Amino acid sequence: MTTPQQPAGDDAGSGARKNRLSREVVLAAALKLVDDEGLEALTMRRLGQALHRDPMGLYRYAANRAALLDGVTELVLDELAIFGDDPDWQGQLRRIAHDLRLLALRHPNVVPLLVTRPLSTPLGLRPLGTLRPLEQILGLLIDAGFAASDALHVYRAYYGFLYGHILNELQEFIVDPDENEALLRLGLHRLPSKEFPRLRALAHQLADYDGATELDEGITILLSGLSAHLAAPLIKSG
Amino acid sequence: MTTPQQPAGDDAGSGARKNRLSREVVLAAALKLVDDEGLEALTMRRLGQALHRDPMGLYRYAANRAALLDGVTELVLDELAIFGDDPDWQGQLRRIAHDLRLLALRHPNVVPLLVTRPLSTPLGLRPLGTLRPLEQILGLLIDAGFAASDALHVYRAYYGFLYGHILNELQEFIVDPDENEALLRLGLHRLPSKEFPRLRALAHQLADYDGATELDEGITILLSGLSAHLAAPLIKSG
DNA sequence: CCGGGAACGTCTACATTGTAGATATTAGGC
DNA sequence: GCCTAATATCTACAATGTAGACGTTCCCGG
Repeated sequence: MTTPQQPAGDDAGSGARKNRLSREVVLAAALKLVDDEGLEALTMRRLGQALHRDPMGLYRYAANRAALLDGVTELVLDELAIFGDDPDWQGQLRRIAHDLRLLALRHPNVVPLLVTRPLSTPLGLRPLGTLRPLEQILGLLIDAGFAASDALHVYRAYYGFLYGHILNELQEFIVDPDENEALLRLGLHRLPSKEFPRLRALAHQLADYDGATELDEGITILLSGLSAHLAAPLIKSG
Repeated sequence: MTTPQQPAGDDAGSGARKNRLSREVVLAAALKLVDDEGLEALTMRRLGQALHRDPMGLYRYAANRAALLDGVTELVLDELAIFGDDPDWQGQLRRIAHDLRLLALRHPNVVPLLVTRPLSTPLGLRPLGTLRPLEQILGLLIDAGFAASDALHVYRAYYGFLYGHILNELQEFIVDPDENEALLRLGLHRLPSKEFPRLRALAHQLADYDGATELDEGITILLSGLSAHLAAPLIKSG
């Protein structure tokens, strides 16, 4: 076997000199960097250093930094599994919502990319991994009996709410739940009480935010509303 | 001549030489720069040049570039008027939604800031202008009879959906509506038809997206769902 | 009128970034 | 062995944010 792949040792520690590089390896390293140290830590030089390679060599696997960012978002979105053939479309949508939420909590630093990267590329030209969820959910809905254009509307409302919720939750997310309330109170205390009476009064409720149930209730509302307004197939159980 | 800079004569070319600078002026110039040329055009040097000032002088009005970005988002959000004393809370929420949508369309390049900047600052420490809508909408809901904590839930669902919709719409937004369909078709044509049959079939519907009614219907669904689930005061007319 | 202090403005300098382009190194075919 | 093409690395450059030193202007109490 003279293939260039040499699984002598993974890049644990400082060894791992010269394994063959690949796009996947590069993107995985980039994602790790972002997860560990934030978006602005992802520079060509830092990434090259993490891979024990010359920074310039990375341009073979991503045309430029923007393409690298796109690659990272695609990689993260690939973690989301969608089963397009589930007849229980409501249950499926609910599960996907929770999965996406967990994914966002696993990679909070990537969320800005998730929501803003698509803004700079017209829909048809996005990385395929980004479009796959759209296609699969459309399939889910159409198979469930929605007209194609209605499926599009449902998808928009659904994903719109989903992304909005994720942004909301990450805004209120603070790492240490003990420190959370203290920090919040501290921060809120700064607000002039004349101008922000209700916000200050809500400090406690703000402190114990439960994203999962908040999301779930939102989805419930949305689904019931959709069913009513779109004359959808009301498959509730079997 | 003794001093190279003489304020006596107006600068040849672009006027407006030496008016006193202020935070508002700086932020307004920054916003204009972002609106005209995009986010990455907003550098200290470019901004200084737009104001005919030394870039370093700007640090008097914004501690650093991040603070400047925060200032821009605050400035944009200030364009949103909320009347906290309207008894028709549903109508008010609907109007705000449309206003925010129009605001986003007026400043598409600022939207990434709108949705990501709060992620880097804990709630209590944000610029006050950013928190004002929250406070006012809470007031609106509480005055309408919601319990404080329910008001918070409603706010979250509402703003979540709203931000999600804006992101959705801006993604599909292409400047020239004639070019729109062409570009879309072109882009979609690139997609492998085996993998993306429904997306490709929906090209036409994607092309004539109507954000306003899409948003309006979403709000309707949300409000009806909320009313049902939260035992809200069902003030429909007067 | 002045003269001193504070606010404001400008210049230079430096570390870091993305990336073009030249150069070195390696692999495979004869 | 050598020749060509791919691949890896180095050097270089323009642009960025921003610290720190230096000038200039303004105001206010004497």
